[in-house]
Amino acid sequence: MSLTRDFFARSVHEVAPELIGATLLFDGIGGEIVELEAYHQTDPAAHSYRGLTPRNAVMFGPPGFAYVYRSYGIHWCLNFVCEREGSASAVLIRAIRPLIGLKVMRRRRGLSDERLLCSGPGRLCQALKIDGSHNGLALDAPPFELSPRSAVADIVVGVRIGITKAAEKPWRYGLAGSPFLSRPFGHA
DNA sequence: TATGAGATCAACT
DNA sequence: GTTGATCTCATAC
Repeated sequence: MSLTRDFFARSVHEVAPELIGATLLFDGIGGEIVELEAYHQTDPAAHSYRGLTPRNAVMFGPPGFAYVYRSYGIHWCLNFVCEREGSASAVLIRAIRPLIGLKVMRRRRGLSDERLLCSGPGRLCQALKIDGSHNGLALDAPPFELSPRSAVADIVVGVRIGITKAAEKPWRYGLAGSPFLSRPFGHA
């Protein structure tokens, strides 16, 4: 059982909270998604806001694909494209709870602290070894493997991180109380 | 604990 | 030339 393209062919704001608690594996390595953020084309903070460019082209394509981009020149960030073709919306995967391939992830990251392996978009991609060459890959086929969460998740909502435009929008979602969040959520 | 620089690339002004 | 959906390491309180 895995998440299909239909799952992603809905509003990002519907899809995003449902992905909390889902399992993300890349090349057999990964864990449970505990934090992500939603970006919509009408959102000034979204890469797609100003229209199509070679970098963000995947966001303008069909849902259910991976959009990977380079951040601040050195980090890679993983997004899942949502909604229908042309709407250019996506969720940024910000943190997962490492479950499978701990040894490999520790080696790639050069760290022993489990909580720091995947808590942040750049860290996550380093641990899973995701980079620009994976931009545009389908999410319902190897090396990706996505499974829906098995139980109801306790979700917290907050404002997004590291942006200056539309910074007040409460489009950051997280698993309540998880020690693997890139940063804690406020309350309210 | 807290701020600051550096890494380094694509898009924008 | 500057900025950004970032992280790490160094230096300063």
